[in-house]
Amino acid sequence: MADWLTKQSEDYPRWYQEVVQRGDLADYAPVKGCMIIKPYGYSLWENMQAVLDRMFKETGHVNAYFPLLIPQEFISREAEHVEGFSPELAVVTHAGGKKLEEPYVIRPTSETIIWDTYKKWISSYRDLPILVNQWANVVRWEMRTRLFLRTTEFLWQEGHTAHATADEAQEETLRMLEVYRTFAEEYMAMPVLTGLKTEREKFAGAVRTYCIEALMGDKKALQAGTSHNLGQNFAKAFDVTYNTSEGKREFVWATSWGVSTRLVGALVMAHGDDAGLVLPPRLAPIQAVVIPIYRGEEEQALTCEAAEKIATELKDLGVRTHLDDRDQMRPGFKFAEWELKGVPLRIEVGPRDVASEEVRLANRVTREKEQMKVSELMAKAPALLEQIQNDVFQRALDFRTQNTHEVDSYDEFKERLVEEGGFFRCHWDGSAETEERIQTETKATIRCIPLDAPEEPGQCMVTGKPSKGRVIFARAY
RNA sequence: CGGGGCGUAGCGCAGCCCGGUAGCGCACCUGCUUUGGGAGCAGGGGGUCGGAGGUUCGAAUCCUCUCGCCCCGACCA
Repeated sequence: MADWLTKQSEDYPRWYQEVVQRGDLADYAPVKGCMIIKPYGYSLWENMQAVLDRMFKETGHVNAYFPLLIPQEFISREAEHVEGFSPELAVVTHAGGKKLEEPYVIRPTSETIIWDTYKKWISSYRDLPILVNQWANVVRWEMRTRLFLRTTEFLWQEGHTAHATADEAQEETLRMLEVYRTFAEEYMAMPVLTGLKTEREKFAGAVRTYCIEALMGDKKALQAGTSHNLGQNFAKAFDVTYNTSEGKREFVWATSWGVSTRLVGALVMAHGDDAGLVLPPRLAPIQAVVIPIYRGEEEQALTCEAAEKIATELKDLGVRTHLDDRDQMRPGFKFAEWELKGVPLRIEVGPRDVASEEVRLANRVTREKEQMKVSELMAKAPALLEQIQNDVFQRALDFRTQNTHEVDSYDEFKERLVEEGGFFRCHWDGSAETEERIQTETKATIRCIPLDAPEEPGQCMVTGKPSKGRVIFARAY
C-alpha cells in the first residue's frame, strides 16, 4: 500500500503518531505532554460532543460550568481522592506577582469544587436529584504522554449528579454507562465491553467504577469511558446532607461520569489501516470528497463545474461534502491525502464521467471503486454512508471476536498474551494480591468484570481458588 | 527518578572523530510543461548550528557548565 506512512505491522506506535500528525488531527505543543488540536481533529471532537451533549440532555441533564482553579485544601478532603490525585496535580503557588497564602490546584477533575457547591444547593429532598454536566479542560501531570491517549491537559465532559437514595445513584451510574456504550457502538462504530473495575483500578474516591473497554488495532485494550457510583463519599467529605420527607437528615448519594478527547485516539486505533484514518460516517467531519480530474483549462472548467454541482446536490441531501478543486495538486496526491484523513467516500469526476453523467466512487473501507450515474449516486449516498458505518462496526467487532480468548491455564495465558494479544477471559480468585501478581509478571491488568458475563463457577488460573465468573485481562494503554 | 538517545532552514537529516566561516532531501516562492493513484525541469528565498562561558588567529566541530525534548521502565481518562 502506502510507503509514505509507516505500516501498522512495522511499528504501531509510530504509525499512530504519524497518522495523528499527518492526518491533521493534532500536533505537539511547546509544553511537554500538551497538544494542539488542529481544526480537522477538533471538528471530529465537536461531532462527538454534539451527539453526547444531545444524549445527556435526553436523559435529563443540564450543562453548567465550574472553575478551573480549586483551593488545594479541597482535594485533600476525601482520603482516597487525595491519595489518587496528589501525584499528578499542577499547583498554582504564585499569582499577581505574589506568593499565594493558599495554593490553588488546576482541576484534575471537579468532584471537590462541585460538592463544595452542592452543599449550598441542597437542603431538602425537593432539591434532588441534581443532574449536571460540564464540558471542560482538566490537567493531570502524567509521567508519560501520547497524543490524545494521555496528554497533560485534555478536554472532556464530566457529569456530576446528586441523589436522595443509593438505588437512584446506582441507576444513574448504569444509565450513563449505557449512554457511553451506545455512543461508542452506534456513533464511533467501536464495540465495547461494559464492566466493573476492580478495587485496584477504580476511580479514587468512588465506591464502584464502571467502564467501557475497547480493543485497539494492536490488540491492546483502551478504557474509553468511566461511570462512577460515588456513594456518600463526597457528601460526607463536604458535609452535604438533605432533609427527607420524614424530616430526617441524610447524606446525599452521588455519581460522576466522563469521556475525554481520548476517544479521538480510540477512534484512530480502532479503525485505522495502513493508508491512514478510517472515520465512521456518523462522526466524520467530511463524509464525501469530490475531486475533479482534468487536463487543460477547458477540461478544468468542465469537470470543476460538474464536481461543484455534485457537491452541492450531496450537501442538499445532508451529506457533509468537500469539493477539492485545488489546482496545485494532482489527483493521485489528493486521493492519498483524503484516504489518510479517513474520508469515507471519494467521488472522482473526470471528462469521460461528465460526458456520460457518471462518477467514479471510491469506498475508504472496502477500498473498492465503482462507476455509476450521478443520479444513482444521489439516490444511494445516504444509505451507502450508513452501510459504511455498519461495515466499520462489523469489521471492528469481528476483529475483537477473533482476538478474545478463553483461557484456563496461567502458562497458556502468559504465552498467548505475548504471542497473540487481545482480550483474555479468565477465572480470577477476586483478590488484589493475585491481580497484582499477574500484572507484575505479565503486564496485563484486569480491564473489567463484565456486566453481561454468565455465572460460571471455576477456578482461578493462578491460585486455583474458586471463582464466580470470568473477568477480562489485557495489556492496556 | 533510573537507563538510552537527540538538539544544525518549517520538517527529516549529513557535517563534528581530524577546527578554516554550513550542506542534502522534502516543504516553500517564480516560470513552463503536467494532471484517472503522492509529477518533471529550470531558477529562487530561508539557518545568531538549543543556551552560556572557555581554548584558538579562527569553533557547528575541542573543553566546562546549563536548558529542553524524545524513547524504555516505575503512576494514569
